[in-house]
Amino acid sequence: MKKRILISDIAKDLGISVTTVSFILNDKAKEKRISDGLTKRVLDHVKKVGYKPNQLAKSLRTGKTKILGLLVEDISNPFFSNIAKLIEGKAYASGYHIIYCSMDNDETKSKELIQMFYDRQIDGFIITPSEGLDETITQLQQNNVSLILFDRYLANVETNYVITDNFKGAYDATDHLIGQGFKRVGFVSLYSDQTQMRDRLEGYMKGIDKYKKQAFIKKVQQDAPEEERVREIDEFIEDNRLDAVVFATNYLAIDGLKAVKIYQRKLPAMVAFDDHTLFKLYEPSITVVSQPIAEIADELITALLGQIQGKNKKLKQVVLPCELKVRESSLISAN
Amino acid sequence: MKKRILISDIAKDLGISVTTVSFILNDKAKEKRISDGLTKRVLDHVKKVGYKPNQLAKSLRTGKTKILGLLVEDISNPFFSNIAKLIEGKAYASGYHIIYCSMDNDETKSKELIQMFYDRQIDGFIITPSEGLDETITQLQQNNVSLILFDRYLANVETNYVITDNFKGAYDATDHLIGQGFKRVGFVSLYSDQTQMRDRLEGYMKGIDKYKKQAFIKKVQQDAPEEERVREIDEFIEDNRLDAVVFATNYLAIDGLKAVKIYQRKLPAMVAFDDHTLFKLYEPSITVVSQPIAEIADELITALLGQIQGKNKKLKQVVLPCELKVRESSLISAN
DNA sequence: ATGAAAGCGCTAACAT
DNA sequence: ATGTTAGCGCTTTCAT
Repeated sequence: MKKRILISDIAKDLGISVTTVSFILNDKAKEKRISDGLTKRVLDHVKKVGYKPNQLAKSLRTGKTKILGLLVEDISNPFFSNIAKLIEGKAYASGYHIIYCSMDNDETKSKELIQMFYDRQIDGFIITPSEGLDETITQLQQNNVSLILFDRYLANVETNYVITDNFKGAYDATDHLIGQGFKRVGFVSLYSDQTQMRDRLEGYMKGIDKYKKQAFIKKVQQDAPEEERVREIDEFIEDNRLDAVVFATNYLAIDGLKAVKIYQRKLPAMVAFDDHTLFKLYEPSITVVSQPIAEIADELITALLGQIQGKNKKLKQVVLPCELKVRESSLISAN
Repeated sequence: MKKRILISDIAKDLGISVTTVSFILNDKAKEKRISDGLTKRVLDHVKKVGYKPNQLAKSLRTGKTKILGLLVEDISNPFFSNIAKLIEGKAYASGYHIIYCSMDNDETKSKELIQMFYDRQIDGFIITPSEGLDETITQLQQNNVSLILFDRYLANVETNYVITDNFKGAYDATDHLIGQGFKRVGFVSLYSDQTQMRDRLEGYMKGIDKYKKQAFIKKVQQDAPEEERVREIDEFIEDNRLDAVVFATNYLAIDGLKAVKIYQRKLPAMVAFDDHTLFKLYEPSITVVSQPIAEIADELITALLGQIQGKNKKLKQVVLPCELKVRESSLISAN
């Protein structure tokens, strides 16, 4: 970490021009037919003196920053922080850095953040879009920005995305519960038109319809105070005498568990979406529809880097399977 | 998001020089005694055409990137992801972006990551240092890099840091347990010489000594397979017939709960360090020593930005209080 | 096969 | 009070 060495220092040390050094450093030695001997000498010297090109200068010149933007709903939700950690690792391995933020499903904040990241000239975006972003995302695409969505997508904009089969996940959960013999199976979701929420609701409906059961659907306001959300969920379960509930997200399920604790209820049978440490250790352990985090991260980075490097021209729209992890909370014997 | 506008376009549009525009844009209008009228005209025009300075060019020129590096132990640990979210918010509010990574308490990885971030010329570092980083951190300081540590510090390097009173937190936890009447109170920690671990152990010892009790101390290897850690913790509790345990981190406590589940044990009385959704909802709810996340984030950003802007010259070493949140798991009546 | 030099967009010293 | 211009460190065209 001594005084910064410049490419011109390297050139001077070796008595050659900066051009040659630059070519060699950018893997153009072969192409420019620079002798192997010289190439090796330069590379050795660069390593010896620890020369590191100034990324800023490089970026200014090339227009590439080697920075990716990760814009998630909420980095403090373990589902997203776990994915973030995986993405980060893969990005670093490819020489990319990640700048990130939480958009909190807030349209205005989301737009501002996307604009900020765009102004930073990041090389690519990984986004969990909140609603109302159709135009913003379209504009990014028109400006030839590499981007990929995940967790949800925009129904009216053709983009790359990686999602999971939310419909089947919710269907499986519902089918599993009713198949066990539960009679009154409810569904707790959000006021949200996001695709993952819509698909989960539809999956639940299909499960309900398969058995010709009545649907019980409760939506809560994501930004309502916790106390209120918890109370509403409790009322929903009690008023309808539900014996089983499918929760559309992990934090809704957590709200449900809070309701049980606060109002001292008997826990209904339940399935949550997205795994969580809590669900594994809760007594009874909570059955979940688990999304394949590692595969999601993998597909995202692979697709985005491919796009940045101009490889995959065609749309990449990946739907990964969810897995129903049956634990104790959904078994009728345990009730 | 149209074709990029340059500062020279603004100058041309208004028939003035780029210098004047640059001065005005960098709040030097007053200092350079540029007329209010012109200043306003420029600002209005800039806003109207949506001109945004190219950060790269600006950074190359000034050497400032307006990027902060957040290097935590593990972004998927809710303690860190919650702090990360708060820091992120505050940083954006001041025009800074955050790039982050998880160092996983791995010395080699930590050094590489710090070097990568340094090469990126970020304006400041926020770091939870793993062991063996004394020299690396010292070098950063010698290179006049702004930095602040948190969660732990380096005993042999004088740096800014924000930590909590781990000693008192562990002491309070131990005192609370023994004060309730528990007889055999153990402590589960890591093989680690990090300051927060050392302080927590000492706090436990002081609590034990106060009552002239025997200490039971178990350290586990952080990178051991989960199964092994869980088994060791179980053996520790069983072999020593402990009726209460203080866990030095949230994930150790989670391992403890896993042990209870897997080996079907009666839960001993317990206190965990750092709060977690699980601890609030577990049955019984788990008593924790909680660190003031919002204050930590606040102090970190304030101190770091102050340092970057050349304000606080002297060392900023903040010790925040922990809070013992007594819940059910540590009450003797509940046992 | 290698070198000279322009230029990425901005800031700020210097000139007026 | 405002303009001219060098230069931040790199890549790449053009010339040899």
